[in-house]
Formats: sequence, structure tokens, C-alpha cells
Amino acid sequence: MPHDQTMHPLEAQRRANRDVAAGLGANPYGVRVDGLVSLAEAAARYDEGADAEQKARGKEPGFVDRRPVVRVAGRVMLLRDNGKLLWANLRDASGDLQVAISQRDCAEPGFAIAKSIDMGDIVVAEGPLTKTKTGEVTVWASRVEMGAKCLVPPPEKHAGLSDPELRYRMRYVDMWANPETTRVFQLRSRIVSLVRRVLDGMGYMEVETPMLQTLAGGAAARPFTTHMNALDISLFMRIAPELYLKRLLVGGLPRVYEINRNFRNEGLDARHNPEFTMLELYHAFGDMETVMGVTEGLIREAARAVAKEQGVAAEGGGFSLPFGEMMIEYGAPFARVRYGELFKRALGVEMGDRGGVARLAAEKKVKAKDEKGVALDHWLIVNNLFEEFAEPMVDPARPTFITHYPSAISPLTRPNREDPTVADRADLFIGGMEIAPHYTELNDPDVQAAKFREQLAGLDDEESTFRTFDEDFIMALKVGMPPAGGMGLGIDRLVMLLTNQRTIRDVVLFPLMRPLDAGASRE
RNA sequence: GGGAGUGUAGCUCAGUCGGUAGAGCAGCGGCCUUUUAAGCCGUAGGUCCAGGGUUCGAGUCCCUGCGCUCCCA
Repeated sequence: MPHDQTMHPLEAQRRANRDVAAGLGANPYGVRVDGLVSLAEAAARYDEGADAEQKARGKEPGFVDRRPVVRVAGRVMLLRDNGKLLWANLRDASGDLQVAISQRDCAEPGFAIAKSIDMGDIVVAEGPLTKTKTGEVTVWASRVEMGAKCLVPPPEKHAGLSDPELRYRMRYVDMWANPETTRVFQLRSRIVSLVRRVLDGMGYMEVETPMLQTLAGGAAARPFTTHMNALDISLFMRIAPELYLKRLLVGGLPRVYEINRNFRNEGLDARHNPEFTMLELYHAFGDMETVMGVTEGLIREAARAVAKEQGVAAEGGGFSLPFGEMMIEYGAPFARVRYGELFKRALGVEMGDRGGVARLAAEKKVKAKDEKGVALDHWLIVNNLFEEFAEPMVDPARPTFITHYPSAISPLTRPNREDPTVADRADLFIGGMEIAPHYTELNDPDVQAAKFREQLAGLDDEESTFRTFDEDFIMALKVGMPPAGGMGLGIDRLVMLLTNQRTIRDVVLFPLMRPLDAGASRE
């Protein structure tokens, strides 16, 4: 809320309640607390025997209470004030736990402070673990302190915070109002560290290459531009790390990878955020097949870890994880199908059959001319037909590599040794999403230079401002890059699949949102 | 870019045929020492996304714009 507006009454009330706590000597913004345990850990420490003993003999003279005492902190999610006994349900990143604050048993000013608590406040409580009549593990507070006052009214306590816009804009509320959100990001973190661990174990070295680049190469995408004052030059946010990672192969590193952000100045939708995380990996003296094996192993291990986390049996053979309506099988070997085969199966015509393809394009009303009415190249029509009719034939519940794309539509990829009309390129599809492309990398500097020039020739003025011939990269190839296999894995999409989230915004902590005041400042 | 939906209290949502702006939760006052969405009594809270139009009268109908969601390209 802007500062120049009058304060919302609900905030004013919370400020008043904060003053009450302060008046009792409590610091509404807390102090350091040592010896805290998570709520899950606290609940796990409950001792049935000690609790029973205390309940049976607690009033006997000289009785020693053996119940474990814990110190916990959490956000107040529910509050039931029975007058001289309050019940508060706390939440932290590990879970929820009930705390009882009784006037009889809680040292002052703890009880008085508790009476001033609002839902959403962070409180610290200490006391023995017991079970209530109804069998719920509860911290029976002997001390209560403030952790932090919450001045903003929290979401409704059952329906919660469901407005997607509010969830993304106020992720810091979403995370505790919807524990599922926190769980997804905990899983994301585990998946990414597992990927690193597996690759490191295989002898790959993690590197960091420039995100600010003078040329935005390595992919076909529109970059963000920025300006460097000291050198007075334009810089681009990278669209891919590829050309730098390959320079490292030239430098002699045999196996490298980078997991980091790329930036593409394009649209926003369920699968695209302007900044997204990619794993790119290169393997000297390998090829497309080498890195396909790496990807398959990585994804299976990550899926296995998630399955275990969720209590799905994932030992031994097949196992699967849900994604929307389907169950995706990760345990079995991934399927492989050649582009040309899939094309023929779907359309009944060989992709090289120019007459047949032209006829099909007309029949199926597939785009065969560009905006200016000029007939498209045969292979572009083939690809349009492929994307519309062949790709959907891939079983989304079975991870599938589509291999051997036509060379004509894979300009930067090395042609296949046996059949140069197809390229050594394989795209992995899971759940209907393109997850990872694999290549046998081009390392002939003359061929690479020719392909750069060919690409640049086809560009309009706007595109050619940021897609310039990368002389230094050609220089690197002239020095000599070993043959290599390369792979790129979309981490956000992988996390979407493994955590069963429908949009990329649900796996990116702070997805880009239109600024709230943009309406006034835009033309 | 196209289509559909949607925008009402802090949150989640109703609002009939165009006729005084509603509920639950949250809040405030009161009662309450084993509650579980605690309960009971009382009470307060609104730029109905914005602007224009039709009408005696618009949250509701029409137009324009903006935001958000979903589907398609």
C-alpha cells in the first residue's frame, strides 16, 4: 500500500496489538533464539511413555517430569482463544504443530503476550510435549515470546490464498499460506543439487560463463539488451551459454556443464518465463548418443529421488510420477524414434517426397507460404506437418527421443555420418513438452562460418542488429575443438514434470509480473 | 495476435427480472482452561477495476480501456 494513503483499519488494529505486546516488555520483532527445533522435529520428539507417566503421576509430590521440552517458532495459522487457555497452530517450512498457552502454566508475560497475538504473527514458544484428549501432539507452553509481528491481514484460514496473481506477487505469503508451494521449491532445490552431484560424479566440471555478452549467440532467440557505461557499449543478456562452453572444450576441458539463467526477450505463457534455468553440457570425444545417455540417467535419478520423497516405490524396475491426468513412466528405458519414421507413420509419405509433401500440405491446410505469400522451402513445410501431425503421436507418458532431424532445419548441427540429409540431433519429449535437445556438435570452422553467414543472410534488419558473426568463436574452432556431444536440459520444465506443476510460474520463485503501476507510465 | 471467462469487504465468494450492497472467515467488544475451521452474544467494515452511455433508477444492460485466468496461434 502506498505510504501516502490512509492506513487500512485492519493494519491499524494490528499496530495497536503490537503496541500492547511491546507494553508488556515483549520485543515485537524478536531477538535471537538459540536451540530452536523445527516443528516436524519437535513433533518427532514426543515421548509417549513420559507423557503417560506425567498424566498419571504428575500431582505426586517429588514427581520428576520427563517429557521432552522443545523450543519452537512458527507463524500462527489458527488461533482459538478459550479465555484462560489459548490454542495456536504454528507453521514453519517443516510442517504444522499445535501449541497450548495456559494461564496456569505459562510464565508471564508470555500469557499476556499470547493474548495480543494475531494470526500471521511469528511466535516463539517453549514447553514440554504432550498429547491432548484427542491425541494431538502439542507443545504445552511454559514461555511465549514474539518472533515478528505481522501487520498485514493474512489470507482466509481455510480457503487460503488462491488468486494466482496474488500468489506470485506475494510469494512470501503464498509460501506459508499454501505449504504445497514451499514443498515444490524444496523439491526443486533437491533436484538441482542431485543433478550437480550426479554430473560431478561422472567427471563433469561445473563452470560459469558470461551472462552479459557482446554478441548473443548459441540459439535463435531475441535477447534483452543493456548498456555498459564504462565502455559505452551495448551488451546482451545471454540467450545461451553454448559458444562459451565450446570455447572451454577448445581450451582443453573434457567435460563441462553450466546450470544457470538464460534470458529471452519473448512472450510469457505457461511454459515460458523471460529468464529460465538451463543445464548445458558438453562432452569431448562424445556425440549425440553419449549425451542422450547422460540425460536419460539424470532424469531417471531425479525422478527416482522425487518418487522416494513421495513414498512411491522406485526401487528396481519401472516407476512413474503423475503429471496432470497421466502417469509418466521414468523407470523404463526412454523410447527412441527417428524423425523420418515418425513422419511417415503419421502422414504416410516419405519426408523426402517433394510431390507427396506438397500435396499433403494442401490437403491438411498446413502453412506453406510465408507472410509475403512466397512458397516455403520443402523442409519447412515438412517440419510444419511434423509438428502438427507427427509430434502429437509421441506418447506423452513415455519419455521419447525424436532423433535425426532433417539437416535442412538443423543448420547448426553436424550431419549424420551415414546419411548427411539428416542431422545428429535428438530432442527429448516428456509429457508433451520439449525438455532437452542433444547434438553431435559441429567443429569444422569453415562449415561453422558458412552456416553463420547463411543464417545471417536470412535475417531482417531488426534481427541482424543483435545477431552478428561471431569471429572469435570461429577463431576458437580454428584452434581446434575436439568432436563433442552437447545437451541442453530445461530445468524449469523438468521440475514442472517431476513436481506435477502445470505452469512454469509454479516452479519459478518470483516469476516476472507486470508492474502494478505500469498502466499510468506506458503510452 | 485470436477466442472464451473473470474483476464486488483484508481473504474466499454470493448478488435473481435493472429497484436500499450480502455471506463465511478475518477484525472489534463481551463470556469461556483440552480446542481442532472451537463455540455463544453483540458490532464495525465497500472507489462493486476505470471511464463513458442507456434509464426515473445500473454491481446488474451497452460501448471503450485496463488487469488477471484459461484455450488457440
